[in-house]
Amino acid sequence: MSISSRFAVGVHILTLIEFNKEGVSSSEYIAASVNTNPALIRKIVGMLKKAKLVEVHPGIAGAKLAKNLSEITLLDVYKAVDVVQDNELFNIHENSNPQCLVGRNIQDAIAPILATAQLALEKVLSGVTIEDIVQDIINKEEQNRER
Amino acid sequence: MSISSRFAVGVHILTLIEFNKEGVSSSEYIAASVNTNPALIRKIVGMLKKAKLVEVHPGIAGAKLAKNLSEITLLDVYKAVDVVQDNELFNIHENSNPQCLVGRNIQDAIAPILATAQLALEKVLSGVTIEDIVQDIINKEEQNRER
DNA sequence: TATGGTTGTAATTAAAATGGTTACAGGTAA
DNA sequence: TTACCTGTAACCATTTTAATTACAACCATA
Ligand code: FES
Ligand code: FES
Repeated sequence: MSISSRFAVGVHILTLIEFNKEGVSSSEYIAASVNTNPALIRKIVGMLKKAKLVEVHPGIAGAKLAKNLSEITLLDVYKAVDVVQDNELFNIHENSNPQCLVGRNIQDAIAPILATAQLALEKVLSGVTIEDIVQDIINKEEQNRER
Repeated sequence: MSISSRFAVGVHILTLIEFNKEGVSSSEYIAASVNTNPALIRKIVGMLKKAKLVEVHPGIAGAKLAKNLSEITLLDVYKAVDVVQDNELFNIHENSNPQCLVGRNIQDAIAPILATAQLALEKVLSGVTIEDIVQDIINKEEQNRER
């Protein structure tokens, strides 16, 4: 399996809010851009809000970034949108037979390794900020314009 | 989402074959141990076979390791059992709006980052072999016996 | 205060992935 | 021949996921 697209959409949303910082980023506006349903956007924005990455208020249109661009890492988003619950990226086979030497120990044997692997992944995400993404998009757009 | 339990079961199977190397590791035997269905085991063993990690032959009972214990890494298993197809651990939001500055660039902006993250995860897995797991289980079992 | 527009959220539906199961063809060995 | 095994395809049940609908709560303003 693969990691929920909520993560990509989350990054997406934050980046869009930045580019549209002079305007009003309502759920409808964002939805049109992301090409999906406003309610879905509100759901994800709600998660970002709970993680204190954006500010939104009931009844008032528009979401704003709650932190500086350079202070929001992809790991923040990753955790905010709950791609993995209970921090368990890997599924461990649950019902192994306790009668069996391997069965009763395999879980404890691989768990720390998987945790380490997961941590390595998260560390990479923590090294990239939304600012990097924004800058990257600006660069890409310029390159396209030159052609 | 989280990574298929096939990965854990794969490690499971290889480890069990090692511990049972004097005996015959038929799909039924393994299934009883892993606590699941023989057909499911055959399916996963088939994947391990395709990756040249085990040797099995139609009609002949039992699977054997095709390589030395220390030459089988968890990454080998990870790839063998196809936890991620097309090497895409992350889902990128597909339908973003090309009319939008962010939409038409976001994908290319985050893809390399995600690839890097994925690579970091895989690197950890490549540093652990089945031999490590086997040894770990022996140690754990001894510790339990001491109590 | 009435109105129009917005967020927040619960409930529902639809689609996809996963794990598990059954069934059987084809192979091996005694 | 017989008994047993692997390899697969087909199928089903369950769970997840995304998407959608619907509506209550809220705010700003005329
Ligand atoms: S229960 Fe997994 S090998 Fe015994
Ligand atoms: S922000 Fe994703 S399509 Fe514009």
